[in-house]
Amino acid sequence: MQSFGQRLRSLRNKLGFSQKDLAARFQISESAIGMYERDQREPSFDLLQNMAAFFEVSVDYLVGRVDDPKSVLAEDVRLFVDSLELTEEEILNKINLINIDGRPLSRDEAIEFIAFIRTKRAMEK
Amino acid sequence: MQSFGQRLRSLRNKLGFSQKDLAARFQISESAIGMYERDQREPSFDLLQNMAAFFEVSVDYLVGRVDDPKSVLAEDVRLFVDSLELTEEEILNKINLINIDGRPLSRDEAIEFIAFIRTKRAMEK
DNA sequence: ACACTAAGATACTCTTAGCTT
DNA sequence: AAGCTAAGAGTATCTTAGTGT
Repeated sequence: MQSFGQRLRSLRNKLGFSQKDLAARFQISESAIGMYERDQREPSFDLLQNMAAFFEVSVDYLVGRVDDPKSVLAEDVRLFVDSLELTEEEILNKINLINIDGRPLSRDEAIEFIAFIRTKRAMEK
Repeated sequence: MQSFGQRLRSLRNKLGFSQKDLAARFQISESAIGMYERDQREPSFDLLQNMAAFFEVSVDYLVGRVDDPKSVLAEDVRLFVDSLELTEEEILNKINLINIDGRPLSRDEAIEFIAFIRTKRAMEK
């Protein structure tokens, strides 16, 4: 599991940015960036969130709470999938987030999926 | 969109904890909790992550970056669902994260889900 | 160029104690 | 009891300037 500083440095290098470049982007000194990367300082929540937005990662990833940029917290996933069951309104709001074979899952497909699992389980009894 | 302080207060009240209770849990003063809740102070990243773990929420939610406790970042969800398509090994690793009707989705059910959607789409053509 | 270090000034955070409701 | 406020001590952070690679 990496630290905030390691994550920041890695994300910065991935963009080919110098500490100076990043400092200019966030309107702070180069030294501050270096301090963050060596885990000698921690930025404000506001700057933390700006960084997450800039690098397009979650704050959980940025602070080193999850290891893989492509992984998500188990709790988050559970809550998301649970939310699919609640109301059609909520499904409509979230449905465009899911892809299978690179194609978004439609509203109807999500509803059918849940029905499919429920039917399967009922038959098993 | 709520602030960190508002999130903290709401999560604490949901557990029926007093500021004193929470202070004892995190080994800090009651006053510090109050300061956080009024957005007059920000805790260290370490404490922030401890809080997220204790309340079982993401740091993104705790700092007010996402609005609904049941929602997650679109990017995270997309990446998660995409990962379901790759290999059976990955499915096995992630499958226990999903619940429907409070019951975990089995490995077979996940495979069937993907096949189900693919079959449906193939028939539509 | 780039990154790190030093040092002073500034600003923030923490606790204790007292106050309010 | 519960939460808020004040104030001082302690600590962290920020920038500039200088050093090293």
